[in-house]
Amino acid sequence: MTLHKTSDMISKTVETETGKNISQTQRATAILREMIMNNRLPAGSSHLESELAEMLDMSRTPVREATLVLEAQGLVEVRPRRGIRILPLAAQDMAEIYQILTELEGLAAESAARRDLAPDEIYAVETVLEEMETALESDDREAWASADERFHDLLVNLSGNRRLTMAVNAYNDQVHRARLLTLRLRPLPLQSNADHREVFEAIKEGDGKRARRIHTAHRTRAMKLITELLAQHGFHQV
Amino acid sequence: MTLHKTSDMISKTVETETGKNISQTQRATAILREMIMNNRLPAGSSHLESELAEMLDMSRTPVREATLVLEAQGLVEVRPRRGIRILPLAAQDMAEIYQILTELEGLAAESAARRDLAPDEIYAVETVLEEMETALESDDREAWASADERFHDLLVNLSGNRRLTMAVNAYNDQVHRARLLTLRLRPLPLQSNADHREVFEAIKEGDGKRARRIHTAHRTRAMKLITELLAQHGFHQV
DNA sequence: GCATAGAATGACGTATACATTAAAAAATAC
DNA sequence: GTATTTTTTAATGTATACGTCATTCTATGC
Repeated sequence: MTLHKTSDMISKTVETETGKNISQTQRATAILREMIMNNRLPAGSSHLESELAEMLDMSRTPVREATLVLEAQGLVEVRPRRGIRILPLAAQDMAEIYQILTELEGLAAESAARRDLAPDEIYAVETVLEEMETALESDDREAWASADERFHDLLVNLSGNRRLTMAVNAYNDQVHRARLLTLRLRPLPLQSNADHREVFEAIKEGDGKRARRIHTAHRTRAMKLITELLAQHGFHQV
Repeated sequence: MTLHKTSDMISKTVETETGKNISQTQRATAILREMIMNNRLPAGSSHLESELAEMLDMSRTPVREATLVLEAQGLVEVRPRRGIRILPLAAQDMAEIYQILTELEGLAAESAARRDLAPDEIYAVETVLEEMETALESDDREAWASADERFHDLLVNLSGNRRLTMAVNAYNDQVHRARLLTLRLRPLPLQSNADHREVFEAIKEGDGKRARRIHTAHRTRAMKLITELLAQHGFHQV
């Protein structure tokens, strides 16, 4: 009896831990964010609360809550009676976000260099760097982009500044669409890999200033490239 | 009959002095933020949705929405069934936020220097600088603090980067309590005024690097002062 | 035709109802 | 007395109801 109940409880606990207990609001937030970032909800489009609610098969309440969160994250704009608008990124927006990102990731690189990195942290970054190189060799741009994102994510994590990590992630989410779009348009990012290696070397050596300098240059170059590509290909908004 | 009751309830609809009708959600957000920043809702305290709803004389719905916004802004933490917790700032939090603020305001100063400032922008900053000096002469710390906030606000606005402005404002809101607290503990901020003048001079001259350098030094000094004061006076959390 | 007023529509903001479920309390076993 | 189970409580998450009001449509006057 007791055994039976105990095992019941355990299975229940496991279920809870696996995260089945997610609220509709959280589900709505996650799904909508995903759809925005992958352009399944196109930039510039507007959607009524009731549309989204029907699509997600829930009532308006959790949808409303989700849109508030996404609005705070800069992904949508809530315009009463005109729908929830997926914010498009114009050149100006890209410039604003990249300036901030460059700055914050520069700080992250410098902070990371000031810390003593744990072996597993170093290993994680090395692994991603290798993945990026492998991906480049086999001309697999999707894999490269995925590894690139993980590199930048690891980097800000190394800063040890939780708020910095969250802020950088939020801004990266905002420019995700633009990166996706230019992935096929740009030349193979050979320079990027070299930059990443160099930044990481500087971090391991504890040379914060150098890590920051290289990273800033890296990001600045990437921004220029992306904005030029978007302009060349007539994407005045993404 | 029902109509009568209904119209009574409707008359509760809020109007601001400007005569503009704002939503209950906006009202809740504004009032709660105000109360958090002024310590009328003390850091570390927890409050149930229903408490806040009763206090604000509205239903739980707009309160819930407000707390989501405030959570996204980093002012509270929503812990289901344990209440909405006003986030306290520990030394570590202050360090994280000030690092980010220093960085972002440094970027703002540099960006501002790169722009051509309009006469009214210059005038506005000059006015605030004078206010700060006047306040110092008459030892009016509250007035000084208020002008100081306006100076930093104007500064990021001069950057021309809207997102940067919003981000800096959000972080400043988070450390507002700590600044208030140390206002009476710290020596008269003579150096601050000199720093401000110097930063602004560099901006007017279009010397971005110098503006950034001075501003960064200014913020770094301020952070050190505040954290030391808090530690000295036994505030391990604010 | 054009402009304006009035009516119709329907999206939103808010209150409320209610099921769920975590936390607290009580009861039971050890 | 402590640990475990059961019961109770009540805070939350979500759906729903509904009044309001921005927007759209229609009708009327010119």
